[in-house]
Amino acid sequence: MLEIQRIRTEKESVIAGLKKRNFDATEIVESLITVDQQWRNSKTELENISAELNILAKEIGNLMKQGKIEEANAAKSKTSELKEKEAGLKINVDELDAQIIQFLYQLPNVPNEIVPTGKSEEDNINVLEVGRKRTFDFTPIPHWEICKKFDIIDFELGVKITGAGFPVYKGKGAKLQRALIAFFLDEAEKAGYTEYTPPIMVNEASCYGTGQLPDKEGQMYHDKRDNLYLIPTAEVPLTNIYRDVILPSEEFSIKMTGYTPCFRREAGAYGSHVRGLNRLHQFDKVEIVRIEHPSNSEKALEEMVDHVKNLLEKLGLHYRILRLCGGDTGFASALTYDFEVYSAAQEKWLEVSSVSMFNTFQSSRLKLRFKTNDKKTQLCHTLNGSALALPRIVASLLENHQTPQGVVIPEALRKFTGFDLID
RNA sequence: GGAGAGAUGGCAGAGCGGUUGAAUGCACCGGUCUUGAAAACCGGCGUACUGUGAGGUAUCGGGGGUUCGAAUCCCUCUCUCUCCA
Repeated sequence: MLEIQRIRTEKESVIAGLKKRNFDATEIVESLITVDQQWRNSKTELENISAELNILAKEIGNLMKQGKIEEANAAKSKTSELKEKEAGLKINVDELDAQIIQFLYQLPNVPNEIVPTGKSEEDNINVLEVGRKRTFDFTPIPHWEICKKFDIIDFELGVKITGAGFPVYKGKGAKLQRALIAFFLDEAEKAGYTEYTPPIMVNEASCYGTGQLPDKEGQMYHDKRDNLYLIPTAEVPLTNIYRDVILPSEEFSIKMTGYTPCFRREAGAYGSHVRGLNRLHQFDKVEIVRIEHPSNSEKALEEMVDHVKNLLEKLGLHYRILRLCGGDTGFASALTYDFEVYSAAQEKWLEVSSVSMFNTFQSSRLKLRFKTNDKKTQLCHTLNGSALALPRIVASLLENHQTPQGVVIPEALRKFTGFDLID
């Protein structure tokens, strides 16, 4: 969430920045400034009354000690009017407070300077394309047909056990999942990320911390009995490790990675684009998360992008990188790079990774800060990215590495799979 | 699911209605001393909001109540621990 102080002091730049998302923040920002002013006025008044009451209480205490009961009683009668006033003001202040939070929750993050203005994916900027589209001397088939042909992923069986979007991986299909997870984790470790295995259910406070609540309430599986949520991404438990933390110095660079299953209700998603592995309710993902000094976050983002590039290259996949435009950038993100792999059989680009920089948008909710050299506290920057999510990578591997003999496993994966061909 | 215990500053741990934002110890930071370090001694040391500032306010798991006054009493919720099933 944006900080109220920032809205007070940089109103114009916030409004201008949000315009890039095609988001007109004028009304909300103006309301915020008005309500915030009222809040501060009431709060000051309230505090003055509290101060008076505190003084009176101390005086009464002293009088009682000295045995001056009558004087003490006289002083007591003075407090009742003040107390009434205090109670009224407190209600007022609480209401204004709640209003401010409600307004702040509605404001998305201000995009970074280099984010292009735009409404939809058509306005995204293609910043890099590596490799070229593979040509086939036979007709390539989509991954869901490959899965059936080699009996490696069974979608119908998943429907029987759970429902649509919960596939069953089998034989070499299951082994491939395990191999990819191990490969991604090993690569992340080589890049200096510390591996975690976090819980895959989280409490409400954690969901608020990373912004899943209140924005994406309906997208998570929720166990109402215990008020726990199934995580939509490892970003949630990993980032929340640092909720309510003040790092002791300016010298830090926290790099975490973790493999978890991810659960998404995907309410509203339907149609042919959700076919096969393209969109699932449960999938596996290795996530990378970083907590950085504000002066280092842009460099960290670059490193994360390089890391994902390296993974895709080792897997021999043809990909492109998009800098998302304002309208396509996620609510909490200031700058996002999407990685897409071309699927020859489906004749379209598939998003396989999304790497984002959040600036202080998450840390302000998380209360994740560091001590500056002059002993002040300042919010950290957070970043995260998929490195990588499995389903679409599996789809890309199956489709792009298919041959009449079977699907060829990339060299880098073979030591994890133990086989080099799916047939 | 049942029974009990508990939640206080970075940690440990006092306080159980009034000069308590909170003893004490440890940790940490600064200083004295020392060739340097250790020890010893002196001083400092939570967070947040608000105010140009002195300061003010809030905060002892969350919320509510009693009281002139609550870390301390009452209610309630949450969480943790121990034992039993």
